[in-house]
Amino acid sequence: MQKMKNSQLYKGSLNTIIMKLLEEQGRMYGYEITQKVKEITKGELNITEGALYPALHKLEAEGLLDVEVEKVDNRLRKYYKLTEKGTTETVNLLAELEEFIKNMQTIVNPKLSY
Amino acid sequence: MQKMKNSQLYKGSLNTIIMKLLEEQGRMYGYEITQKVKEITKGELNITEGALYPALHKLEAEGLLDVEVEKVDNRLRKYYKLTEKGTTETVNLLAELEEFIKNMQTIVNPKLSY
DNA sequence: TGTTATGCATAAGAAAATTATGTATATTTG
DNA sequence: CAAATATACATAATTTTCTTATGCATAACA
Repeated sequence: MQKMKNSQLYKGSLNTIIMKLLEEQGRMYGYEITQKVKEITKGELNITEGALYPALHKLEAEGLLDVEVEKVDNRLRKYYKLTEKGTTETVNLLAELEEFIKNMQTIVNPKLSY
Repeated sequence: MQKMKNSQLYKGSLNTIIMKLLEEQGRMYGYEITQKVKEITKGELNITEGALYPALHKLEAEGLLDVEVEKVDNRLRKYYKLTEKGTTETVNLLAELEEFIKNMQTIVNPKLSY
């Protein structure tokens, strides 16, 4: 996972991003995820394959994602979707993300209480 | 750096936290930083020494922090403060944090535009 | 007087990412 | 039409960052 301007902050957020997108989109394949993130962040966040594919494999191994392989235009696609367990875990991850953001905002802007 | 509930999201945010606190407080010593963060986040984020001290040493080596050693109550304290270069870098880090939060919120809540 | 708090430090290992490859097909462009 | 780019997956080597586990030392508390 990489950001052109090289912000380290995205470290640790990849799973959350993947799970949230799958929750929203139903199912996606790897390359599609990279493009979607690039689009959403207007090119600011580029997920690298070296980070993405191992992450997808791990989430699958943990039983959080299911895979369906399809051939489109004679090319392979591996569609991922949340399992039931994955859906539950996504709720947790999103709650943690909110807490994280709240805490960071409190640190950065101690005057306001978020 | 650790969060009790084990959120990975804090990975990569330690430097930003350190720099921001130093910008705000003028100067701080290591232990003080861990306590301050614990206080601000109401115990949710506990910075471990194993993460903090190497991070401080690295920031110092990069010329972003200056150190002053003092003895208080017969115990050593190493006070850190931002160098000029460190102050400039802090501006960048905080801008990156804002971008990061904005992007994450867009991913998580695509309906709203933050 | 033993435990907790204060205060620093580092080493071993794990986790997650970057960087660099590799394979293969489809599409675009000069 | 040939070369470059886009699509689509994968993994290995290395680096970065953090956790976990120690270690030393003094002060305060129970």
